[in-house]
Amino acid sequence: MGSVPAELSLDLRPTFVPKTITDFLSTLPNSSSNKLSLLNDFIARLEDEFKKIDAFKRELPLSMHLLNDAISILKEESEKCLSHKFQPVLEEFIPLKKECDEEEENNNKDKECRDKKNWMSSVQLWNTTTTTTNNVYDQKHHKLDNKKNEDERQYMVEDPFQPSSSRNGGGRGFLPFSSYTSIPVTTMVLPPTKEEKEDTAMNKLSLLTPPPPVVKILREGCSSSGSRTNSNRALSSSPPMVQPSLRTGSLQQQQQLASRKQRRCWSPELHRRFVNALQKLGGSQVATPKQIRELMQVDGLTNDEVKSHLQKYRLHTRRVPSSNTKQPVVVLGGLWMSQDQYNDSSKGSSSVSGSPQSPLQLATGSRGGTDSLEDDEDAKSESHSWKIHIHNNTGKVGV
DNA sequence: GAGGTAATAT
DNA sequence: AATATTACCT
Repeated sequence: MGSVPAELSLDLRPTFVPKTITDFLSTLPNSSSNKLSLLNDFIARLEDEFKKIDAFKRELPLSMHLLNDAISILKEESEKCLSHKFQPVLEEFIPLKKECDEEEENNNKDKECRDKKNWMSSVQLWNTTTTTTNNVYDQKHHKLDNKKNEDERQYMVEDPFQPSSSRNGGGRGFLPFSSYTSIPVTTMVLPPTKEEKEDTAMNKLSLLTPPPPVVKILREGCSSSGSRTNSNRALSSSPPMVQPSLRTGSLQQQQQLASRKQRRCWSPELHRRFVNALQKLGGSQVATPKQIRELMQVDGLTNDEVKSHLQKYRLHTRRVPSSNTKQPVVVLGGLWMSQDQYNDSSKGSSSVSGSPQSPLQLATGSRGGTDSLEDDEDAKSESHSWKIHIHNNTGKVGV
């Protein structure tokens, strides 16, 4: 993966033809008929490509540009040929099998052409921003490797369940995925069975820690930024003059990028672990952030983050039981509902040692009505009540 | 340093 | 409005 050659720079003026295209043109035979068909073939391919990318023009503006430019250049050339031959433009789109046009292409096109068939994979393009991030991260955290990947896949799968959290931030739809890993989005469907049967197998959860500010154009999303505190602090000390030429980044963004930590996104899975740990430790009132964090075994998770989450958790659990006037729990919103799934689907077993609780009873629930809440027993109800309970007789949430 | 809580930012 | 981060205190 060489660095992008200057030829690929985005100067798209007609005077500036990407070298590869130039090459392509120069390698064309002089016999005009042959040349024309080659040209047209190429153009057809490019246009084909163009159509496909069009769906993603918002994400791939530059690719669109490049492609567009290439097309016009080639068309120009083609017309020249035509005028020489005095032929009607009939063969504009004759599809010819061509052996190795793409090879001469510039990298960008090359990639796109190759993906013609399963062009969806080009979707990964929008990952590129974070890919770098991941690479950097990879170097740093190579330890967990396989296990980690598993877990990260988990994240990808679970993220969709947490739409509300990213909603304000700027849920760009696919952005969240990109932040996790470069694994193709197609991995989305994965068998819950493994997780279901064994928690211990994949006990170590890891969070990506992408510190480099330059790459973080997409700052919101659910990018799990583990960021050990120090690494982040280190960041803050570094001057904010990162790539001044980055046009997208409003100065504000870059500033905050440098100064403020990325928001930890508590994915359902993460929260599940949290609650799990909480229960093992005897409830939210007695568990300490450090304990919880250690129990959670989530790589990159900081004490502060746990502390913060715990604070919120306590707040919620305090609020919920007291108000049984109305539907107390549901108010707390869609964010936590997904936990339900994890509790019952993934493992009723590991959650609470002895007492399997049916979500249903809690749903209608409402305990005694007093504000009293005990740690040990309540811990369980806490975990249930915190997230909302939709009155589904099936006990499952549809999402 | 760790925990708890309030203030603040997103 | 909710959630996460940071600050401040013990």
